Amino acid sequence: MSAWTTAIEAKWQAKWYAARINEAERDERPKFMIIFAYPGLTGYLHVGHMRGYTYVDAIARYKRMCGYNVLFPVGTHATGNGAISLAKRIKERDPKTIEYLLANGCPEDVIPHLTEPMDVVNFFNEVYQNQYWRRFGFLADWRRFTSTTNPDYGKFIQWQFRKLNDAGLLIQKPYFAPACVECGPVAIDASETDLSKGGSAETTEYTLLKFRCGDLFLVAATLRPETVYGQTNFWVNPEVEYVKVRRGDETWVISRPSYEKMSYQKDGLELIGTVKGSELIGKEAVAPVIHRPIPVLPAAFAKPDVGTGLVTSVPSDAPDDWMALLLLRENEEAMARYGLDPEKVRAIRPIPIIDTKGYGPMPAVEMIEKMGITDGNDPRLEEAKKQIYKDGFHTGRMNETCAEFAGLRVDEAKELIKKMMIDAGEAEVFYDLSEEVVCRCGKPVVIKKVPDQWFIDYGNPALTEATKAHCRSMHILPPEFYTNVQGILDWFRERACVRQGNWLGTPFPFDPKWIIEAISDSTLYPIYYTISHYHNTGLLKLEQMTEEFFDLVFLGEGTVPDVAAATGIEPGLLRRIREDVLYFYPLDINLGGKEHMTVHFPAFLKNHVAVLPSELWPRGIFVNWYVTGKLGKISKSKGGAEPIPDAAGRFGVDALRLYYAHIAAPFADVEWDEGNIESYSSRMERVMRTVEELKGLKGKERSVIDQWLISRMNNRAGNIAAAMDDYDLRRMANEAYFETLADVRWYIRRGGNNADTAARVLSMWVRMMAPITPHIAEEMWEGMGQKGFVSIAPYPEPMVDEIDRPAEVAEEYLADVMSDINEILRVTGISPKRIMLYTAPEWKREVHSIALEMAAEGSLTVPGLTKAVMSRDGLKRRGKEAADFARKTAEDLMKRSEAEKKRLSVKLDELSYLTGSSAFLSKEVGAPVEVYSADDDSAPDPQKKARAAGPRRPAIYVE
RNA sequence: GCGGGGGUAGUCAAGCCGGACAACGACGCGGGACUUAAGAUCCCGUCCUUAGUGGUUCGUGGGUUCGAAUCCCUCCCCCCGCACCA
Repeated sequence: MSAWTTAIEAKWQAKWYAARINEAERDERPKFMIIFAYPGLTGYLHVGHMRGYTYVDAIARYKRMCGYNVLFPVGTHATGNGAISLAKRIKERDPKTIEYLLANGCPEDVIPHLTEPMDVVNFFNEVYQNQYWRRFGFLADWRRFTSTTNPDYGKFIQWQFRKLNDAGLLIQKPYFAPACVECGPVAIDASETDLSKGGSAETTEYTLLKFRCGDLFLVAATLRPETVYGQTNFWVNPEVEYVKVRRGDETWVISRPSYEKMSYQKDGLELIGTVKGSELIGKEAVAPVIHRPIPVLPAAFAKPDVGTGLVTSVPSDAPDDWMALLLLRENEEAMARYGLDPEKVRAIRPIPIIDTKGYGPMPAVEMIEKMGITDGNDPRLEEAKKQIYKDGFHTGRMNETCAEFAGLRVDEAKELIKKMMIDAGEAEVFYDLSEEVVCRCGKPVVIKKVPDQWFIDYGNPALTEATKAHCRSMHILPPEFYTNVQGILDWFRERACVRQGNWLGTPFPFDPKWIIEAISDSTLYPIYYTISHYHNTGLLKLEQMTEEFFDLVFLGEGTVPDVAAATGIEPGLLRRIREDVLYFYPLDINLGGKEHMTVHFPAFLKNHVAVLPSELWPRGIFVNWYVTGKLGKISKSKGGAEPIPDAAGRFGVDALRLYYAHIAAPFADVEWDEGNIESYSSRMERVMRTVEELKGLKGKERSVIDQWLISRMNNRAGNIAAAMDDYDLRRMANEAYFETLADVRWYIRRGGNNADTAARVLSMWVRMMAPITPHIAEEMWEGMGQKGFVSIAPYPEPMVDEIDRPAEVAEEYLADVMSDINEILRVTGISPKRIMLYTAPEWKREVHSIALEMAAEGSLTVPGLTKAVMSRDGLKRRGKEAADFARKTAEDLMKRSEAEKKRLSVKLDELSYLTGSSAFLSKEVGAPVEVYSADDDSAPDPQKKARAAGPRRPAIYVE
């Protein structure tokens, strides 16, 4: 199988591309443009990535067969440091990296040539196109391929940023970002591409509180600025040597590590001396906001590398503070050592500041008592702190102690109090990382101030509203995302759009020391595909891609003669490009993985709305979920990490494509399991065998079953068309590979043998399959003697007048009867010698049809039906028997759905249908089947079973 | 914390704008046909019970309804995103 599939895959791909059916040129047909969000070039991809890409090709193929002029371009996203870091590791001959490359099929002799970032980019651009996308038979327009580090792409991005600037959406302000002290900006993310340690660290924002103490300022760092009204004392670690730092006119006391970190965030800090913690103890410091002197007391829990190493004490709400106070009170020796007055220490009382549901006025005091904590090193202190903070922050309100903030919710008060203190010069902000982060180079990563960072102002209210309004008219899948995108667009704020440091990408047009970062240069790009081939094929030169050129072709601004004169581009070419843009744009579908929901898609949407006229705004988004490994991420040890070309060779591309399309809804993760692909592979074999059987049918005679199959095929076509309105490939695959196969098998089993029927069905069936399993479909199409590619044949449309409801109902009826016979045989264990069927007597059918009529007009009730039945002489004669049957019929029918009632209303001559099918039934059950009417008094009926016969439910007697 | 998704029979997985549901389908398992045999293939079955009937099911506990896997509420348990990372 696999050798054969590999051969036909190569054969048809070569033919398609030679015939250029994958290339899109403007013509008279309606257009359809679809992309997948291009992948970041970070190395080899795995079989999971092919899921979304395959959806795109299958949808594109379907639309093409439906008569659309389909534009399906592809590209790659090389911006960032993925290629840089990979090249670096290859240069260093990092063993893991080399092993990874070899395992993915990288030729050994190529590796030495992958030591420069752009070599890596160029190499993987080839890998993605040839080993993944062409290997899967994608009908993408390869001429339009682009990559974000290409110079022409850069021209486009620079133009985009000029337009953003024109729209007033570029702003500049200070920003605090993680950076290696050596290498510059780094990204802190779990995959640790830039890091050797600390990928899960978070940036925390401390509020620095300044306490005047003589001519010094003791500077405490807090995460809870709203608690300043509850301050009772100040904590200093007596064992630590703090530093004195000049900050403007002030002299600050902070820990040495915090000074080092702070020096990356605040300008002009100057180290001017040191001071021992123990020297400060016993002094008083004036607390901010409350402006009261509070005593400076010793505490071992103040760590120099957390915050500033100095802590303000709020014992009412901070368990650490209350615990330390309790311990100090008892510690006569320490108080004596630091010359503290025990009376004064013991006089310190927590000050209630927050009313929290479920707590008294002093949660920390309460919590420590309740948990019975008596030791300052008890790990439960941390737990208590978290719990109190969580409850206080979300359910608490500031009490009357808190001046103008009294009554506010804690989460509101926090921001307000912080702002008030900063405005009053009593506080500043300081950022730190929640855990140690180390750069790949081995140096520490700190939060560094970037004074002149550029942002895209996605928070712009007019932009947000316009985008939200437009989204309501878009086709966004899944429906949950259609709803959620509204909230995401609100939440999507200003975003840093450039960075410095070791980074591939396009220089920022207004200041080339900056490089446009990865999210920001991948938002408007689908429109670039409408023109990229003009540069790729040499018709458009790099230097001709000027601002006026883009203004003209994308925005319709300026005139052709002016732009032609300014750029030297042929006026005819300019017009052609402009018309291409207007023809292919807007984008009909942008498909991307679920990771894009809160980052790429909102940026994609807002950039379109910001830069382009409304008629070019996108029409659809499709979000797909992942293929995962057994335990979360796909991995080599757990399976699934096998290279894409290897999987294609082993299972066959079409089996994989069918797997992606059918294994689950696109909006759920699936677990990679080779057994699944094997079963799709054998499904394809069954389909092909059945196709062969159909081709072998030579009969001329038409029977009910022919009508039935044609009717079914048209139903299938209708179902697929309906499914594909929502791009539901799974339903399409279900119809084409499961339902249709079952229908055809039933046809053959029923003795269907008509060459015309077979030919018609085959033609429809193979076309139905072409979008998902195109190679095998082409092979079958050719085998049927068809001319041309099935890939560009018209997709089957349902012919309504060929749908034969009675024929389908009759077959369902027959199948029901068979299943009843089988049930009886199974339950009784009888090996039948003969089987008798008795169809319902005339009078029961009459009752049934009266009931159906009443049901149709909504008047069916048990007494109603009984009355109607009794009003007919012929039925009334039967007395109780008729009344009982009427009751049963009415009860049964009332439980049925509308659709079911309709089905029962379809006329069916049971007796003749069963009689006509008795040979088939006999063959199936392995015993002669005789069919009688219950009205036939001469029929043999040893056990009087005929009495049980009902409409659509013949009585059965097995001998 | 904020925001989002999900829990369906042995496994995977449809259904989820209420009604054809004991619940599509696949895999697994059991039986039969075919075959010298195995495999493949084709049929039948696979919650309990049963001459084709009936009963109990869709994380938990309630509720709405003539009727709920599908709608509402409680609780329990999993998963994902949160920004310079594509």
